[in-house]
Amino acid sequence: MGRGKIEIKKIENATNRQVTYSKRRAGIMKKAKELTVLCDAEVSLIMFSSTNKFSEYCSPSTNTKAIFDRYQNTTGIDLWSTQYEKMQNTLKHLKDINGNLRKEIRQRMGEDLDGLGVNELRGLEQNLDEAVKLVRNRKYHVISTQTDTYKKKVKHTEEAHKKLCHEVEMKEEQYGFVDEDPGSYEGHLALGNGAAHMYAYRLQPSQPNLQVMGYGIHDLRLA
Amino acid sequence: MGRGKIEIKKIENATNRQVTYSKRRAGIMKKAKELTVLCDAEVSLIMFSSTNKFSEYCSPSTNTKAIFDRYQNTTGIDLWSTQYEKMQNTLKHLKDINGNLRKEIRQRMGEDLDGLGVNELRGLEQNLDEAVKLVRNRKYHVISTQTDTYKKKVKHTEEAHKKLCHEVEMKEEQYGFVDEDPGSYEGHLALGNGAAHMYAYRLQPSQPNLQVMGYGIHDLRLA
DNA sequence: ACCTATTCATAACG
DNA sequence: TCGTTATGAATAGGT
Repeated sequence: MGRGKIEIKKIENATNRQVTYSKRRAGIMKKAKELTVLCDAEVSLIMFSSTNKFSEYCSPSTNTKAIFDRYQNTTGIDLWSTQYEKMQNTLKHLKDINGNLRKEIRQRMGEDLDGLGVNELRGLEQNLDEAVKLVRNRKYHVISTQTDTYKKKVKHTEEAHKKLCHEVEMKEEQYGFVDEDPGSYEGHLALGNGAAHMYAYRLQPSQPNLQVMGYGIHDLRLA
Repeated sequence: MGRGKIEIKKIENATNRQVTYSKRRAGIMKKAKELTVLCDAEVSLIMFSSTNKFSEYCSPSTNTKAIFDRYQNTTGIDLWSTQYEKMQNTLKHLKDINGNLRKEIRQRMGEDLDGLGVNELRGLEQNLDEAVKLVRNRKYHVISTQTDTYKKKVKHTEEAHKKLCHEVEMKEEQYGFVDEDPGSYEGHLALGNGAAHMYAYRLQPSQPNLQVMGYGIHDLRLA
């Protein structure tokens, strides 16, 4: 469609080739636009000239990335899609594991026991019994450690108190001064005995560890 | 370029639109091929019809993925990493949740308690205590249900036995036949009492539920 | 860039 | 979907 018919083979003259590229690029883009409008199609057209000049057309209703994603879904080809499916599988596997872990936790809380037989229930019971013992021992250990710590604090405070009393006595002897309010130091001793509040536990809610331990707040929708 | 000039706007007649799509698709593909050959260009052309039919052309010297890679390098637009990173994040999140769930289970088994304070330990202890009670109750319930079932079986078997004995007596009276081995029916009764084996539990290993409940076999490398 | 002779693509129809 | 054909569009080559 020009002054003469041309053979479809590479145009050797570089200038000529560039001119033809420009003209035909415009032509094919127009065609792409027309196809988009006339036939309500989605089109992606990407071109690199022999001089590596880049041009593209993409239907206005979409974008190149969307076309690319759709291309992948449709063809199923290429490396990324493989990666993608692999990750999807891993994801699904993790979610499954997650569900199982949650179920185990629920069962360890005494819920969701309907599917278990006698042997399983007995095993779980024994396991929980062991766990209670371990937790209780640990608790006593922590409590006694804390108690020791507070005892030491009390001791230090008492010593400081005595030292202070002694200094005051020295001052009194030195200057003949008499303290009008000897009871004011009692506050220190009361504070030194602070470990007592550790035993004043409030009653826990029905599933206290979910809050106390920081679990139970994970986004359940993800798993 | 046809029997009449047409306006460039969506063809409302669906059949007509499909026909035009087919023809023009062939046309634009031919143009793309010619551009590729004449001008030594690299071209990627992807089309989806309004009926979602997919077609593509790609210069023979390359492939669609390479074109997209080049597209990304040239434009700087990232076609896949958004999706990829999103999935990576989801994966990481799931793994974290997984780790937390596992930790909670370990703590519910009396392990990994070092990070817990007295209040947390006390909460966990109470929770486990409750759980043991629930599991124990459930166990007793299952056992008693099973026992009832076996009792009924025993009853049925005994009745069948009596009936059989009665029939044998009738035959004996009728034909004067004497049974040489009256103890041979005891086997049925022994089987009917089969519920007894339910109580003969073997000792559980230190973490029996991992095997009995089907947990603990998840691929730990994933989480 | 523009022009135009010429070839090509395709709308309408069977 | 396929073939035909009149017609408008695209463009090769020249300026």
